[in-house]
This record gives sequence, structure tokens and C-alpha cells, in this order.
Amino acid sequence: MSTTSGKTLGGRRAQAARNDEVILEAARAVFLDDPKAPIAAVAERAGVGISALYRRYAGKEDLLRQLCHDGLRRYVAEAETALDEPDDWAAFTGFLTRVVDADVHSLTVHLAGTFTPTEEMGRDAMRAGELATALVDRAHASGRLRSDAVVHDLGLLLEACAAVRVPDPERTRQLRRRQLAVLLAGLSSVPDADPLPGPPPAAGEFDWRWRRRE
Amino acid sequence: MSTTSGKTLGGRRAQAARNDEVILEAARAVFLDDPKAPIAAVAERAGVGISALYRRYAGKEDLLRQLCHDGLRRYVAEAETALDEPDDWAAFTGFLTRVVDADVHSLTVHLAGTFTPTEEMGRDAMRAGELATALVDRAHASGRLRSDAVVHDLGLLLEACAAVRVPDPERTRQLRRRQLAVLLAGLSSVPDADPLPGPPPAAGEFDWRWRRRE
DNA sequence: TAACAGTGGAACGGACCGTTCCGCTCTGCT
DNA sequence: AGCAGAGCGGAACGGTCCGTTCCACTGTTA
Repeated sequence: MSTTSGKTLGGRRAQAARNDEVILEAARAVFLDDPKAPIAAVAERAGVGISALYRRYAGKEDLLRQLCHDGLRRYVAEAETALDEPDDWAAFTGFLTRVVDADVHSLTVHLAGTFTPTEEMGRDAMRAGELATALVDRAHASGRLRSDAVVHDLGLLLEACAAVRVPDPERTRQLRRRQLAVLLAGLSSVPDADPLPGPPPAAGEFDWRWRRRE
Repeated sequence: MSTTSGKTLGGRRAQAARNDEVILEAARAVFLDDPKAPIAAVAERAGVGISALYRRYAGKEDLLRQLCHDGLRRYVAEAETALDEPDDWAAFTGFLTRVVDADVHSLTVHLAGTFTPTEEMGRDAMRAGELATALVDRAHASGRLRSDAVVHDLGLLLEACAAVRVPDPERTRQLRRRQLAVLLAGLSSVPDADPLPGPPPAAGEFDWRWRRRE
């Protein structure tokens, strides 16, 4: 294990460092599958004891917050990546595909309300909104996005994809891609299409989850 | 039973008969909002005591089963109504609109697994599948449904609509209609469309919920 | 070898929830 | 008129589940 001098830590320290990662990964997997899973399930999945968890996080809420914030950052990162794509429509669809694949929506929206958010999360959320708007604007500019689609239709779309869930994760990904394809086809501009009904989704309408409950 | 002359019964009996309905309505509202709400929440919402519930149902499972079965019957009824509609495409979209509006999906799929189903439910579920297939076949025949859409894409579609949920029920209905409109547009046949990706959803893939858990 | 970071997991205390039970009210029948 | 009991409200009970704490133990580091 420990190769003597210098850099690579061996033994206990190395194990601990590795556990950092293992635990986060387990937490992601477990809470993605069930947002109100017990903390013991995370420990079990990670193959560690409960103490290993509480050594790193002040409590369940702390862990959830971190997880959610990670998801938010991922969202922002994917959006920034997408904005580098020269093709407007490809940027839009590529972004959505990656966000859906990574199940970012479950990490963020579905975990909200289980903890009190930090200010930084508020800032990141705002930034996420701006980037999404930019992507939608570009999609509109490309002429491929139907003109009556608005930014907050993305909320509906992501919710729809996240709702698809079967026991096998890989199959879930496939079905979500299919769902996404249908939705993107539905959001594509076609001649003589009926306009989308109802007042379009608005700014604060999906934030209600962020208000604590249960 | 009915003792006095043919008039509307008053007093206790009438109250009891009214409670039958009030309780069912409350149960529907509560469990639609949260499939694992406590039974006391139903009683509270109905404005009755817990005893009034247990007088009518053997237990929570019994109530849930009944509720789910009602939803299933509603699904079948709407499908049969739809099949009377002469226009193939209108039958298809009308059916989906009514099923989405009534939130039948939450009553059936989302309540599954919380009780052991009866044989009759199994038969009704099978009939529901046949009727849905008939509707999809007719939609295909109309030429308006893209040819690579299959019956079980309805499962994805209904899941997507049921996933839309905001505090205000009326607003929820509006947003679901919008979601449905996007999905129907996406399922409409257009020239030169990319085919839908992945193996299409298959028969048993959404039934996993029906296997008990939690 | 002494001290201790890191850990596993039992144990604790509280929340929640389905179900039961008891006492009350008011009805419908005799 | 009077009584048996249907119908009911809600407290109480027993059980489950879960977050957190606590302690004994182990390998490492100094």
C-alpha cells in the first residue's frame, strides 16, 4: 500500500481520501433513486459505516445541500460548454441531452426543500437561469425553435424526462432520450402548427419546491 | 334497510351516505397530491373522524385499492368514449386530454405497489391495454401519428404530464395541457423527421411499479 | 509505545402512522 | 316514550423508521 516517502499517501489516510469520493458517489446514486432515502442507505451503498459519513458532513441536510449544489454547478457548466458550440440549435439540444443524461434535474429540483439553501446557491441558480435564457434565445435565433416556446418550458421538459424511471439505469437513459426526442420534435417550429395553449410557464412557478415542506 | 316511505332519508343515515362520497373525494384529492399521505390526512380533509374511514374500509390498503380501481375504470371508460368518436385523430387526442385532465395516471400507476391488486383489476388493466392499442392503431391509420410511435409511448407521455405539478390545481391543469400539446406535436408525423431513438418502450417495462415495495 | 485520526455499528430518542378502542350522540324501531 | 345500536370523534397504543450520538477498536504516525 504505502509506498514510503512523499506524495501518495498509504494506509488510513489514503483510505479516507478515497472514501470522500466513494461516499459522494454513493450519496448521488442513492438520493437520485429516492430523495428521501435514509442516510444509512448511503453508508451501506458506499460500503462504509455511518461514522464515515458524519465525519465529513454535519448531518443529512449538509450532505443533501452539497449534492444539490454540485448538481447546480454541473448544470451551469454544461450550459457554458453548450454556449461554446457554434451551431445554435445543436448547442440547445446538446445541452439538454447532457443535462438529461446526467439526471441533473433530479439532483437539483427534486432535492430542493430538504435543506435550507446557501446564498451562493442562490447566485448559482440565478446564473443558471441566465445561461438557459441565452441558450433559448439562440435556439430561437436559429429558427428551429417554435416561436411560442419560452425559457421556462425547459422546466416542463426536464421534469418530463426526469419522470421517466425504470429499474435499470441504462434503460432509463434510453427511454429518457426517446422522451427528449419527442419533446424536442414538439418544440421544433413547423408551419401551420397550433399555438401552445395556456399562459406559458412563468418565472417563479417551479420554485415552490424550494420552500421547505415535509 | 330503507324503512320510511320513499322520501330522501334524513338525519344520521343521510349524513352517512353523504360521507361515503365526501370521504372518497377527500381520499382522491389527498392521495393524488401525495401517494403516501397518512390516512389521518384524508379524514381531516373530509372533515370527519378516523372512525368514519375505518367503518367503510378495512384499512388503508383497502382504500387505496378502491381508489386505484376507480381510476382504472375511469381510464377504460374514457377510452370507450373516445372510440365512439368518428375522427381517428380527435379520438386519440381527446382521450389523452381527458385522461390527463382527470389525473388518472396518478390514481393508477402512482398508487400501484401500495396494495395487492385483485384479479378484477388485472382484467381491467388488460382491457385498458387493448383499448389503448385500438386508439393508437386508429391514430396510425389517420396518418397523423408518426409511424415509429408505439402504444407504450403513451406511458411515457402520461408520466410526463403527471409529473407537472404546481400548488394550484387549476394552473397544474393548464401546464399539463401545454405539456400534452408539445408531446402531441412531437408525436405528429412530419416529413423528414429523425426517427425516435432507442428501443421503443415495451410491454412490461412500466409494470415494475406494480410489484410491491415500501 | 503513546496518542490519535478514522472507523464500524450498536443504541437512543423522537417522529410518524396505521389501527384499535372507548364513550358519546342521535336515530329509528318497538 | 324509551331503548338498542349505528355512526362517529379522537385519544391512545404499538410498531416502524430514521437521524444522530456514542463507544470501542484499529492501524498509523510521531
